[in-house]
Amino acid sequence: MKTENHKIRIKDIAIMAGVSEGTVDRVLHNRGEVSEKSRMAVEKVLDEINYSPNLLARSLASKKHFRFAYLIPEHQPKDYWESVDKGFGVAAHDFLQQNIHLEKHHFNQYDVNSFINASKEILQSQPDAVIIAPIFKEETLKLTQELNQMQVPFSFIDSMVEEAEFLTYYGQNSFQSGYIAAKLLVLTLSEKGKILIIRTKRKGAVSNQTIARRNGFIHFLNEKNISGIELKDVELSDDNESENFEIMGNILSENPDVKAAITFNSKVSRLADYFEKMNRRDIRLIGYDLLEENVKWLKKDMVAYLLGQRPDKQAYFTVRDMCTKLILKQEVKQINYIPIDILIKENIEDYLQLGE
Amino acid sequence: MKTENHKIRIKDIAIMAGVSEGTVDRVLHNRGEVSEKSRMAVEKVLDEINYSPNLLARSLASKKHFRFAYLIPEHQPKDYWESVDKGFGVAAHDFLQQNIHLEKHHFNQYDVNSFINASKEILQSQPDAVIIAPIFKEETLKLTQELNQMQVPFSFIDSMVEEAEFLTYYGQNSFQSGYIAAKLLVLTLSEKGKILIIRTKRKGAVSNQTIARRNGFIHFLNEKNISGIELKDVELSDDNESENFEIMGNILSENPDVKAAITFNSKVSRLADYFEKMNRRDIRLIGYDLLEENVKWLKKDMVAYLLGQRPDKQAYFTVRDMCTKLILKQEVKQINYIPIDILIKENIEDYLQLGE
DNA sequence: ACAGCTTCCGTGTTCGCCCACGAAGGTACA
DNA sequence: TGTACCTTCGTGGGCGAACACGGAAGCTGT
Repeated sequence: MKTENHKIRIKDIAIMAGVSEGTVDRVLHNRGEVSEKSRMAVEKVLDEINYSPNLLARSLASKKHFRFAYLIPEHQPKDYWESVDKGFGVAAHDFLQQNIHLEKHHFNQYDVNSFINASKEILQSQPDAVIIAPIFKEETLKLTQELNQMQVPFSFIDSMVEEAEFLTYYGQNSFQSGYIAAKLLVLTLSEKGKILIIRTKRKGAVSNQTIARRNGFIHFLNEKNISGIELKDVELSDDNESENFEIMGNILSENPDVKAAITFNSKVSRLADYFEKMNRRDIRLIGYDLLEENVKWLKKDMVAYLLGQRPDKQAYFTVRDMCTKLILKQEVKQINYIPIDILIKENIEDYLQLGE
Repeated sequence: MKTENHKIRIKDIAIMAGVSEGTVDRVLHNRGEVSEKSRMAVEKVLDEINYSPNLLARSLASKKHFRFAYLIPEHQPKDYWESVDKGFGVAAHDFLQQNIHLEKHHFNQYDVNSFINASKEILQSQPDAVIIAPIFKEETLKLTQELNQMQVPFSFIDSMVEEAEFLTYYGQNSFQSGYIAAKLLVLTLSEKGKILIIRTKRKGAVSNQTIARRNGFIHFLNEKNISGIELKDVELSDDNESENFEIMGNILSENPDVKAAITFNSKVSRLADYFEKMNRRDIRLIGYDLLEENVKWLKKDMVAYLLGQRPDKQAYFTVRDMCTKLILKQEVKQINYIPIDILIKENIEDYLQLGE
């Protein structure tokens, strides 16, 4: 199919343009010291043929090292941010050969000051690019302004701050996933009844993601004008398990018509645990994020659906796009949503297997 | 975090072991001509450190060209096999720099002889590896026997022939996806009624995939002992649209309690078309494969669910694994199922966007 | 003792690209 | 005319790995 016998090298271009390899190189990277005449000659050849450099040779020869800093919340052993970090780990490994080094910075997501401190660290370390999980909006803006001044490009993951001129954003379409949750839940409820919406009291502010999910959920119900379904909010504490258990017990005895429950954070495993102990397998549960604990309950059929959005991919793709922009100088798509994966007991296994 | 200041090169190993680079190279590729003594010395160093070769340098230097042949059914513009072929296309592009060349061979899936001919072509071309869609079992076995004799490794995609010693298999878990289809359908049917199972008369044999899907579907219903749901088989012709339309019309008027319909091949768009014309949006439709036409109906809410298993990934991963086995000499997993993606109107968009 | 062989191993070249160095040629001014 | 300096551009030495080549030992037989 292909007519090219061999790939065109810099050397070939040099011969065609009647100059030396060095000159072609200078034109390609337009770093001057080339006369108008020979620049034209080289560019003419480049226009005619379709040169694409051998990336292997390039990054082998290039002494240039890129340092990308990334800033995410510090995480407990099995939570959401660990998956994100894992994605960075994979990217670090994959792009190591291309002279990319990732430097991790983290902060406490309940403490603005830790974010500010981490920002300072990053600015001091003078990275070539930065990837930010902008949990704190104002402080993120301060950071990005400094980065702009230093001409350091940056990307967002998880959520975005629209006012800043970011390179890319990868994240969840949280509203949409709430909408889907509602659809799945309503479609599969055979009888009318109550749906519990579980919230967790947290130390810090309520997360944007869970609010958006909740909005999407409510939006579906309003839009479709679903009748006969009543929502009931329940607030649990973050740590007091026995108290929570008691609260849930009371709720269920006061509301015998509870048919389902949803939690917009990633703690659905907790509900599954309570309901199993209470022997209430009839309550349909839907939750978010593929934490090990959640998957366990999905496999046990205590959780009907899990919605996931491969958080590791956010990280990986962001790093990848940073490379294509900085190294290949190609354009990348600015706003990207990771697809919402619908997981049930029957497809979770293969999903987890194919880790890539 | 990392202690290694610089990556270890062959040169470093040579110095540590007190031999020359050439000797290290010979040990690494164990192609002999090394004395026991210096082999031991090198291997001792290799044990202590953790050497991983610079893949860039390797494939840059390597003059070895690999030719992989792949054998799949010839395809019409928008059908299932086109996606598979696209996966090969992407792989061809990605691995070109590693001196991998993909050579396509195809056959008519309704004509055994074309398969036999293509097999001969492949054997003549003496490829370094072969990837086969084993539509015809017996003939595949003949081909693989020859390949075994020639010491040419091979992999299967789409389906597998267990008797052959294949390197990898990537495919769908068709039974499971039928099972899932049943679950989704039954869960979301509020009333009892009939489910139509649509089959298409084809020239050749019935495809293994559709049979397995059907079995999975039936299995769910039996296992869960679902009552009040009745199945009704319908057979349509492959090409006669007007006749099909008439048949469906009759079926629907004879069976007023039809609540849903499923087709185990990828032609659900046809049903959607009929039902829309008949103004029967109430019938819940579920189908397979993300063909453009199917996606269109999903977005229009005429199809409730599409089950997909990224066929392009089968191709891509197979090529990738072939490389890791042949070039990196690392082990690969033999049997791999692409996860079953559950697509609905609300998550299809992001899913298609993130093509990779 | 020497040709002829095998076994073992170091050296040098290559892949395509990057970049430092310095040479060649031109201009300006003492 | 010489020197100082600038622009322009060719050359060569890397990057890390693969592999061909041929040299140095060691062994055999005559």
